Amino acid sequence: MKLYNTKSRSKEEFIPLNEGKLKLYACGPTVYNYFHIGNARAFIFFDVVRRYFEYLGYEVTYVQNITDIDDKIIEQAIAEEQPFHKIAAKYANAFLEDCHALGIKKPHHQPKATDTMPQIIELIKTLVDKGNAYEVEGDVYFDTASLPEYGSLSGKQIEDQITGARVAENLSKKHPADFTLWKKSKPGEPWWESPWGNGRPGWHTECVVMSQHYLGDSFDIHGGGIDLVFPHHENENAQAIALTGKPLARYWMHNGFLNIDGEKMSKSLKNFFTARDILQEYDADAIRHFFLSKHYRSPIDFTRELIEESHKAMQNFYKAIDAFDPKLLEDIAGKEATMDQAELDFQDAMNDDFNTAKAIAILFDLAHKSKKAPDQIERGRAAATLLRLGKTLGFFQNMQSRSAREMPDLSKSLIELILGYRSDARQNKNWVLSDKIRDDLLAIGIEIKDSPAGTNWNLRK
RNA sequence: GGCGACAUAGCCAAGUGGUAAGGCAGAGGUCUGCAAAAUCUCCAUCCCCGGUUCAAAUCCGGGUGUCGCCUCCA
Repeated sequence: MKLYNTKSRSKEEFIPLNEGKLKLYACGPTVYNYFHIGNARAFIFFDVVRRYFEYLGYEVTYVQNITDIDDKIIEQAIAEEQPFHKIAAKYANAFLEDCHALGIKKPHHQPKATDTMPQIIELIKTLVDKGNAYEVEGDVYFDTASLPEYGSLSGKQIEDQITGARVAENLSKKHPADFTLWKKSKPGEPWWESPWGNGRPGWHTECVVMSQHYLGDSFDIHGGGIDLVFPHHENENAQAIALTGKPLARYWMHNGFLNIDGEKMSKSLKNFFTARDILQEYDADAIRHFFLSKHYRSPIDFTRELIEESHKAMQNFYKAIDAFDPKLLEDIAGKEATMDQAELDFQDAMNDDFNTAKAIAILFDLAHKSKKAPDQIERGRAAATLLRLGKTLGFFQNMQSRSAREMPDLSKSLIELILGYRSDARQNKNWVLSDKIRDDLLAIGIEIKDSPAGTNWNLRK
């Protein structure tokens, strides 16, 4: 298993801290709005990381934070004229719903920042005591100069970035790179009591506390979007090193950005889509296929055409699997003693820093084989393998609901009845009527396929 | 100013030294009352220039172009 580690900027062999176990932390949302399609990429990708390690037999502990206190939440609370905690709760629930709709498996722990306030304050206190942080009139800053390793994750030289960078002037900081650990509350803002007066945590602190609480001082993989490398993860790591002398995580994985029609997504460009919006139009499999068809570290361009292509591509998988009885496939999958070559190839692809694009190509080979192999056993095996491997990418979670054979019996009987009438019409060469029946059924989502052996039908989309 | 990524067929996209996976679209054949579906077949020499090598999309140097981070951001 090779992973690209942002810290070393190279692929490294993955060696877990404890054999057979994976401790994984990926940054979750700040709940001030519905999350957007770019966030979805990160959530889906780390869901695949988790699923694949589980497939490999690892005992995975996956933790994802929900940051529910922050400047943006306060702004949104003012905009919606609601208390901040109601806004946070609203969007935290929406986050959980949308993740579920995207087929993202629930992390083992999803702690909230406001539930860990005592630990956050404790962490800041320790940093102050150790001389890595200082207070200025109710604000507490991390002293970046106190830590020689500062900048080692993102590869930044502190001095370099000051010239020409858009660093806001803040005269109370000792150094422009110093960041806020605790922020004094202004009148009307939410606050918690602390040794430095009433205030709230700065960004970066909550992730350190929550990740270490569930995973230990230093864990295996820390993930998030590429934009989090600096400052967020650099600052998290700085706190961890100052606290324990050890880096927060051994491997840092970052997914690339999503652009809309070649441009960065932003509200001002009016090319901002929430995952919720996109889920209205496309199914989760299509969205997932779209993301996984490109390597996770590359930037990806979002267009509707591409999602539609992905949807069509996924249809091939469904057709391949639908050709077999689900119970038969489960039987085959359960009895499988030896892995076939396709599965080994799939693992090779995934073991090479999650080459999901290549892995998907192998699924297509399996779909092909499920139709073309010389004997029925071979074909069934290919379909069963396709189903099983596809699931490690999070595909096929909605199979049942869209499969014709899962419909209530009455609906099925009615369709068979109608098809019987159409068959009569065709016998009488009443093409006008038979075509009308076909078109009308299609209009309500039932697609007909005539074949010499009879008429088949299935649900479309 | 500092740091980084990318450039492969109409579109998307794998491929890090041995003569280009896969998907979508397209073309043609079979099948069909028609259509859809199914099925078979076809469709690139890898941004430019130079270098290393028996051999490069793949390594090195130089261009050109696109994008991102350094401020909240997945």
